[in-house]
Amino acid sequence: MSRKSAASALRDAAPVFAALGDPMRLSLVTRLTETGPMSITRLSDGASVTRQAVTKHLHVLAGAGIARSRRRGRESVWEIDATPLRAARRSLKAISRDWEAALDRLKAFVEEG
Amino acid sequence: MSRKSAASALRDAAPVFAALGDPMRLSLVTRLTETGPMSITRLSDGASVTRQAVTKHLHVLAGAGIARSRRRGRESVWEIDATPLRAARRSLKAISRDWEAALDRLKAFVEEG
DNA sequence: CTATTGTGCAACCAACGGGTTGCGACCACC
DNA sequence: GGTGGTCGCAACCCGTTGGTTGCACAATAG
Repeated sequence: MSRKSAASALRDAAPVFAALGDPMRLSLVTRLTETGPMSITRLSDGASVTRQAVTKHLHVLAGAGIARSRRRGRESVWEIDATPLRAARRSLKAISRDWEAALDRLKAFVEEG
Repeated sequence: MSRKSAASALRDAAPVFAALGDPMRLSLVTRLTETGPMSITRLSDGASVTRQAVTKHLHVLAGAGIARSRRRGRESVWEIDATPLRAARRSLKAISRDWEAALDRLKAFVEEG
């Protein structure tokens, strides 16, 4: 199944939005996107919280499919998977489109009065 | 100030993502976008939770700038403001773009080895 | 082999979030 | 003016979450 209904796509988007909703996670995502794959301690160096907190956030991102890790030696390198982000972006686009359509219908209804 | 830095735009996007992160709120947004402005009780009729819960969710959406209410008689009518959604969509686009760029840099680095 | 570095796991804590109930106020309609 | 519908506010409950600390364990460095 390569195509989904708009409703199910939106249901899938909710966890992605929830994952991006935390400022710390959002900053992790931006650092990973701008600088590329990084280890946990490297990511925690700049952060204001513990390494463990960063680890938890990374797992939340992984749960939403936004990030994944791969073990290299003794460190685990994390990188971004942009696929769910693109899907979320499509959902936002669909919402905006529907809203414009609803506005048009409303306008027509008022004018025909 | 019509233009913002990418960083500050992303900071502003976090509350929007957080607001969209809840399935119930996301369904409220879709119902409002598809059907147009609606009162609270009308919105709660389809929902599986109390009117108060719906009210709370609506206020969360309002806090993120996604929804706003206007009093008409004894009922308060809620509608969507798509502006923050478009901003959030631009943020996602920027993230995807940066990630592609990082991938390109990484590829070049590996190949030049 | 030993020391150090990078992680993972578990327990624990405070705060927040989503939900409910109860009640009082307001507006409309007859 | 009473009655029913619509809402807001406040209190309360409890599960989740973001964060910390402590410790054990694997992998590199010396």
